[in-house]
Amino acid sequence: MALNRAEQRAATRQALLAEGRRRFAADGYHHVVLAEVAEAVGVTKGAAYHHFDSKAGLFRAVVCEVQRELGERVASEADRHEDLWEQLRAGCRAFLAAGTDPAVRQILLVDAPTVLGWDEWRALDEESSARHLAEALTSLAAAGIIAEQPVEPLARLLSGAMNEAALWIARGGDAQSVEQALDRLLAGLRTAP
Amino acid sequence: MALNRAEQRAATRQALLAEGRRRFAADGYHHVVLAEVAEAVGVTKGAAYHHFDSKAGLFRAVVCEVQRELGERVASEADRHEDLWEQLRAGCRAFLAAGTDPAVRQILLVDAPTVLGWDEWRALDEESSARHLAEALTSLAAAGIIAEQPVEPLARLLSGAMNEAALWIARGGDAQSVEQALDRLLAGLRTAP
DNA sequence: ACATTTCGCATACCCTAGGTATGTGAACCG
DNA sequence: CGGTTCACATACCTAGGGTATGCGAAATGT
Repeated sequence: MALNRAEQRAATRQALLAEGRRRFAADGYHHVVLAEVAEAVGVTKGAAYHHFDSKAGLFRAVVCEVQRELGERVASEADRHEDLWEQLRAGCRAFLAAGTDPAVRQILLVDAPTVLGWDEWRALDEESSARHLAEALTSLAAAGIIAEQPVEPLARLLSGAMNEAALWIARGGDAQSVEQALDRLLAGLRTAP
Repeated sequence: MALNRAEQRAATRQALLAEGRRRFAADGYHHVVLAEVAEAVGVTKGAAYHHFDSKAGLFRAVVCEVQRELGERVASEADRHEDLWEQLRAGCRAFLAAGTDPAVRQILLVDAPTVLGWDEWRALDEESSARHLAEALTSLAAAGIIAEQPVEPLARLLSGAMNEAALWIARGGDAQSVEQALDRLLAGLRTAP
């Protein structure tokens, strides 16, 4: 298989991303040394800096990838339901389940806010999973299933709740009881039938 | 004012803590250089290592201090009310208000989880503010004001929600609307009267 | 087809900053 | 007043992120 330059470039970049992701997930950002990531892929540190402007740059790329996957997973789980309310619940459960994935846990929930800065992290979050949540809440409010209200603060609250809960589950907390507690919280938002 | 050795030691330690706190809050953990903290206090890096085993050690001490203060602030606000329900609401509002303090924001909410590791951070959190929340919920459940249920998962959810909300407010989100959204969430937990 | 340019990556180097090992002088203690 | 402790300074080590430059093969133009 003769690779032309574009293919070669893409292959190296992908390999660095994959290896970086593995290590960031397993060891945490600060314990990862860039030269070792490169070496494991069969290139040198120079190659890494040819593809990413810094260690944080590689991390950022990994974060985007993981975010995107997470958003898709959540959306696809939600879309398996017709009912708006069940869509919300399914999305939330999918998010919590995703928290057990070490890549999501360590990379997205623990390291990303510090490494990228909270502002940038939030912007990325907004593009993927957080936006879905806000949209779901908007639909529910429009349909009269929950009270009409500003959606953004509520979305932030729920997003934070689930981030924390996902970490708690990943660390050994009982997923069942979290889902139940979350269901109660959400149920409390419903307008009386 | 002639200081004896114990007093001198305490004074230096306090000065390092105070200066560290200022810088950690303003610049974030990674941008703070230990030697500069020491220099600003009028000692050298060696002194810092005489008092703390590492940069993370100084940070840990700062985190404990800030945590303790936060816990006290929340508890004292809550204790100004007789009604259990109002205690919960007051505590939550006090927590959200505290999030505007850069020390709380950057040190506790952004950096602490990564620097100390999520496990240790959670343990510290447990000792201070999180414990108060769990106790409040237990009391409310016992009094029949909210449904009888496992308290820990609910406490984690609410804690996460408020952490995130505090950050959001600190970054410019509207505090009023967050408080309203939180009130709705909490109100949904009440048993029908 | 051959000269020229591009570019993906390697090599070699710099420098910051966390951490350590050891020295020193003043406070303490018998 | 001699010895000990201890708070801190000085000097040094080292890892690792970042940079400057070189090289050889693929791409490109004539």
